[in-house]
Amino acid sequence: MTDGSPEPVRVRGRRPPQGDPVVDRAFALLAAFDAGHRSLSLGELSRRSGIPTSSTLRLAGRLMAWGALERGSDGRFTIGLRLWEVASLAPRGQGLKQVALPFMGDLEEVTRQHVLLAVREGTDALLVERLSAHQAMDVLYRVGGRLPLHSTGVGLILLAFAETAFQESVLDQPLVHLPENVPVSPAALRRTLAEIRRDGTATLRRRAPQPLVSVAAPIFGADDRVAAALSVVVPQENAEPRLLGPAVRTAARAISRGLGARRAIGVPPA
Amino acid sequence: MTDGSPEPVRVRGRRPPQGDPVVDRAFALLAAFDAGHRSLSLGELSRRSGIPTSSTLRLAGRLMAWGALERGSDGRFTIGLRLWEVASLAPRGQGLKQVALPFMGDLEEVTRQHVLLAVREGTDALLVERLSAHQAMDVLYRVGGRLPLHSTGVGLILLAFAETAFQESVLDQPLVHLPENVPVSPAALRRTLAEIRRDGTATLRRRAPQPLVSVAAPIFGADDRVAAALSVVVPQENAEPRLLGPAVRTAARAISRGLGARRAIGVPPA
DNA sequence: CAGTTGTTTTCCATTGAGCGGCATTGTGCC
DNA sequence: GGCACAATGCCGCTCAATGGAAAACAACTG
Repeated sequence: MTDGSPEPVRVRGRRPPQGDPVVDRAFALLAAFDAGHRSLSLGELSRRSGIPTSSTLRLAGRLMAWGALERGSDGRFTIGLRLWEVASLAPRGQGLKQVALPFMGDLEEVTRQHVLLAVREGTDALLVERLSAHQAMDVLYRVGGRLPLHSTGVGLILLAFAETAFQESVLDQPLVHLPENVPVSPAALRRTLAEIRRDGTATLRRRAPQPLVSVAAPIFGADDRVAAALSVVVPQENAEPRLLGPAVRTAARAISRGLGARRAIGVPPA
Repeated sequence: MTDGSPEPVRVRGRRPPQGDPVVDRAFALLAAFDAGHRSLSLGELSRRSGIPTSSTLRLAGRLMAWGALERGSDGRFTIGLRLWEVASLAPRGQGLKQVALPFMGDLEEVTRQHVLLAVREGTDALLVERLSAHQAMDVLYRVGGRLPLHSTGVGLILLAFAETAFQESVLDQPLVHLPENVPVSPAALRRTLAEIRRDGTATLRRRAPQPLVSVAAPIFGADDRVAAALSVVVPQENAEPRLLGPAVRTAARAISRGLGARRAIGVPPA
């Protein structure tokens, strides 16, 4: 590649004309990790974050000194436990989980299947906790993983009770159900959401990978707005939505009360 | 307080002669949060991190843009869910928990009390997960919280199987049992640790706040070194260490196998 | 409602901390 | 040994980060 373009002179030591702020870069390093890449070599880290190797090394060193990253004997980086420690103080993460867990346990004992707790983060639902009975069917999602809003029980709850402007922005985009890859009709979804708001429960049936029913209900926070969604996921055959709905709603209310909600659970909107 | 010292001239706009690197400051902001301070105002954040208000605001802004911090309608900062999301990728946190949870569940069902999973972080044990049966006695520690190495079951395991140099550094310090505040004899602790290494189980009795017994066992990682400790905590009266020991060790072995340990659990050190 | 006090936000002149290309060293692999 | 690639060490040049001052805002008080 013979240089034909007016390449900016790369003097040794010349500061790059444009570089993201240090803090952003540091967090870009953290963001380079995901479920499929829980450990990265220096080179991988550099490539995935788009930061030159030498800078990556320097920054990663800082992060290691603090404990945000750890480095194994093989030289590979992983997310550090110290980061996990402070992150466990996130009110919408561990804080929520702490309040919800006992009630989720009750629900698990009754249904003997999966119990999910999720909150909205950006345009996804984020799975905060999952309880799965031993004899439960195959697990679906990972704690800390993201779920689509429009094709999961918890997601539908979070979407139905989100601000109108946000709902519209979601409805404006082309949506498909996964994994069947069936397109979602905006009009149908709109009706579904209205229905969910009306009776405070979302029921979602799904055929693949196996026939299942998810029944979800909203959890209200201290500000009386929807803070999270609770759901049970059971195989289609032994589903009894008539029983599951009230059970999930009851547990969700108990959690709401634990979070300090008042108006929202006391007086249902007329 | 009239200024008597030769104060360095503080010219407006003068860059401070000494300031920690940006990255360290950013993480100092995160470190300002703890179990008793899950939400902080700008002023509190500034005071607790030792960073001037204006710099705190600027940095906090960056952290918020990324999602490491969130700010409520009341203007108070909290740890953000995005941070929790990446932190959930920590192999020694969520990763370990994921493998251990089913086996911990078995143990809980048998003992009907508390089951603890902890790893070593610095000079403390860090509680990665806790399962507590409904009828279990009062809870002790918080997930994400720290436990002393020398006066908890899991702590003793982690200490007994740590590198010798680290053990010595701990033994060199004056130690007391909490909450009784009884000093620990280094010689006695040394004997205890040797015993723990010999039979692969730690048994700790404690009188306050209520009589309880903790039985702990080591969990080995893929590198065949002790990666974590597992324990059950039961009230003194219905304690049957003869049964608990094998149960905990069995579960710990199962988890070790799940983590990829070979030598350590296959051939016990002669 | 003006006065007081405390907190949050904006503004900006200054400078050292962060920058990345390059050179060197380390580590397999054939 | 020879090659390819990953990791680390080095260094002079800048502009991003800096914190005090001041303004804006909020909450009480008499």
